[in-house]
Amino acid sequence: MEVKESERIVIAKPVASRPTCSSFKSFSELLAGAINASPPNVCSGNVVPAIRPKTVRFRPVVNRAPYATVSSQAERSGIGVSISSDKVLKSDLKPTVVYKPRAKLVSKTTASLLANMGNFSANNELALQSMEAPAEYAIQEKMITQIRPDLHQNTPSHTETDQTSEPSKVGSQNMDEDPKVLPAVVNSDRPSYDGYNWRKYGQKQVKGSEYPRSYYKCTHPNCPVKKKVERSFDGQIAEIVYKGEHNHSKPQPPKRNSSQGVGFSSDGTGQDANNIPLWSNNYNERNEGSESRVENHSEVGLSIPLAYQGKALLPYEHVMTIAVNAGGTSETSIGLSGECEEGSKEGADDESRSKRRRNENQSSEVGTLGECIQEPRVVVQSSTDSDIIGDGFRWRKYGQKVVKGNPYPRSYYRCTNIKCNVRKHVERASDDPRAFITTYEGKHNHEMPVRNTSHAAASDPDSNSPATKDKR
DNA sequence: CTTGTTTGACCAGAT
DNA sequence: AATCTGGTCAAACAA
Repeated sequence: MEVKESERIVIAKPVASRPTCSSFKSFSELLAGAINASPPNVCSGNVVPAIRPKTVRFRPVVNRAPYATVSSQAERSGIGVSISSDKVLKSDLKPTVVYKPRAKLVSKTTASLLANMGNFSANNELALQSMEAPAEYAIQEKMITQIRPDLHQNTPSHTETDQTSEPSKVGSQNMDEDPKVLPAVVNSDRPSYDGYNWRKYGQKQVKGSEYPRSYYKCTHPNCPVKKKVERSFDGQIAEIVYKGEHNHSKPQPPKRNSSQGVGFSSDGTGQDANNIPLWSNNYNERNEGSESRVENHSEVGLSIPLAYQGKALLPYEHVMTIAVNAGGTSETSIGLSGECEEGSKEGADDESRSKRRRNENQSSEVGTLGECIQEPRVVVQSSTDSDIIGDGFRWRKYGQKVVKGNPYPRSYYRCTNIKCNVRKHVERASDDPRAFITTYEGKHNHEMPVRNTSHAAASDPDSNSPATKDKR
């Protein structure tokens, strides 16, 4: 293709610019590192709020509309506005993008090898893998989930190639630790962990998109639902768009968790079994139909990663969304999800499938979803919320109210920092009480408090508030 | 043999 | 009308 030089430059492949942890390295290097067993997590751990990936998807539009959508619940105040400059830049760039390098896929075998090589990035994976979750925040018809590779930062491990190879393995690790997590996925192997089974029927490099887009159809007979998934180099899902409505219920997950019932914490959630990744599930259900779209700008710096580091977190992985404050100091965030995969291997499915799928996670959309909403940020957490979401700031509850449309009361919190006017409200998703939706208003004008552990939580009577959670 | 992925080709709508 | 682009098909493959 011909790309003009100038353009290229502009475009600057995002990849390069990824914000990374200090130790950003080349793919090969990373790989090597992985092999050595050094998980890059660290980076994530550091998570600096500041991380703002420059790389971004150049998606048109993404801006506001989508967000809005997402945040529908939240009233938007003027908040978030603080879109980071980055975004702006990005948007500017988009148009220019002409050249999309297309990574060549590596054969599966190769991929697998890589994957095996050390589980590299297993850790990362965690972070990375999120599930796709279609979130349905609003009831909007479309939701797109966008995940930014950046978040993962390093996980270069998967490059596009990943598509094929992917992390499956990685995921497995997690799984090992917490099978529950997987639950959500039930079919984890499948492209999506949204609880449904999907069959890939096409893949294409779409113009304007940095990543190849994969097309999936719900395998349920007569089900018209389709979804498009775009993955980043890292193999993370950059965007997921659902279309149509499922005319059937989610396939049963073989869940192993079933017995567990609630504990989401580790188990991930029973129901979730479906998907659960937090919000995703909820969303899915609602939206299943129509298209949904959620985007995430990844610019967000996720702080979350930290959390993931600990196993404990795993359970939470579900947290998918990430909000970013725009300018806010810390952005916050959250988490990504975890993955799930394998754990359950779908009992239901054939073995064969399972086998394949394992590898294939590739497609699984598991990636993380981060969702950043500029305006009011909405963060959905999985049930465990309290722990789950640690946005790093301290909050004081100042009210609670039942809002129309949701049987669960919404709790209002204010940042305890004196000068800070940031507020947030947290409520359980009507669909899934275990999932919490947090909407932030305003931007912190101070640094994230150093965490002393506990207190935050203490301050929040409701464990609901994710805020309390910190990074771990 | 079965099931699902890969991928180039084709089709249709948009520009 | 020509071209572009996204979405889908379907043969070839892989597991």
